[in-house]
Amino acid sequence: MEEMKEKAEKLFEGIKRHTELSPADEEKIFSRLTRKVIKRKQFYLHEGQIAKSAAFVVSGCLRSYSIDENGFEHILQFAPANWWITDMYSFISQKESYLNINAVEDSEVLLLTRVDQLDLFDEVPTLERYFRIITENSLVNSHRRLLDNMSLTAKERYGKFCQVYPTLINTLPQKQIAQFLGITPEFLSKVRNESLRKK
Amino acid sequence: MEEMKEKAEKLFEGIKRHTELSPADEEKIFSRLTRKVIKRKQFYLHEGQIAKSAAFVVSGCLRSYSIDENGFEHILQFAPANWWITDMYSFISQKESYLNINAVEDSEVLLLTRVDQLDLFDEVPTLERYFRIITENSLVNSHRRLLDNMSLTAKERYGKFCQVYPTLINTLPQKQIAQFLGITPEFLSKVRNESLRKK
DNA sequence: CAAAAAGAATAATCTAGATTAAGAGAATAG
DNA sequence: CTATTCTCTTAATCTAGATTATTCTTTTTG
Repeated sequence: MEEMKEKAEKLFEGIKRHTELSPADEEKIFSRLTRKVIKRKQFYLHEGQIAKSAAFVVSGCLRSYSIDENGFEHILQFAPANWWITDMYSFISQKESYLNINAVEDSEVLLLTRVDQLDLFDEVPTLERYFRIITENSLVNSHRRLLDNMSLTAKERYGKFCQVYPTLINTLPQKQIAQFLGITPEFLSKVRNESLRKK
Repeated sequence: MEEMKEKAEKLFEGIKRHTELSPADEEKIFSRLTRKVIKRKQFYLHEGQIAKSAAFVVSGCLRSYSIDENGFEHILQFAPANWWITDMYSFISQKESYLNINAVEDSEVLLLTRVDQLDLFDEVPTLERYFRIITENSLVNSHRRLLDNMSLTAKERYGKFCQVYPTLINTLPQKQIAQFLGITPEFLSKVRNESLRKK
């Protein structure tokens, strides 16, 4: 499987951007990864299931979202290439997830189970460091988004989204951008219209 | 300083709830901690400063919040006894913070600088594990709060707050609870009133 | 302990964003 | 290639929560 090694290379590069990693370490990690193809709209995780693994996106894009009691979807995260995605709550507790995760476009992922991840943390301490660092970064992002949601108007949040995810703007249906921003698609349409007229 | 050792004991207990820690490890960590008293309303961190350290709350309660361009405060976190608090963004990047942190009541904290923390991660790998785990948990909390803010009404969020932080309800000024929930104090007053009448 | 400052309640009015509805384009399946 | 199902827009109406203002109560502080 030379092909798969190539794909894991993207992950190793990411790790080495934060900490060191020997070829032997790479081998140990590689042996625990599983490749999976997830076609557009196919599910990686359904609410109520247990998130046995986390997914590293090699290509494509996944999204995680919850469905509230009125049936509305709220998007927690988009994961384009080179990002990890899972239901963190379910992944660390191995209890029933409250998130759904599916593919926004045809995607390819590398899976690492929680069990294997914990084993690897003992075998390759530098991997625990990597996950410690990316979790710290995720926390900073999550905090910023919380404060943005509390302090900015819908229009301002849309402006920020355009700056932060310029790639996603054109590939993603607007409905999903609205569900990420916490507004209705109708209102997003209005906001975009107003922004256009001003230019 | 026997007194201080007693206080660090609370921290060590917390660590041991997640991973093991030898007496030698405890000694190494202990030697890096600094004790600090922060009186009610006194600041631990001002927006624009660099968060050199993170604070473990021994007693009392701190809060972190941002101030938006209209001068409104938005509370990100309350840290009662046995919690850590810092501006995570500033702490990990050592760049200017965008949060303020001050004491809600007279408090006592143990400080650990980022430099010492990183040193300790090499000396005491089990400490890195501890921080990896509590950061994972914080991320889960932050995600849940994000989704709650998107899917629940103000009244529902207040109800959840009462369940999750029953202690804080009676000690905290309502203004601050409102700033945490992302609503105005006036509206919180209305919500509470309606809840009472129903009972 | 009095004066000043901060916190809380109530009510009237206002607005960002939701809801509902309806039509026009795209995309997808069959 | 056509029917059906999504996606997007526009517009009218509605509402959760904001804003402003007033009064009352509780803390702080000198």
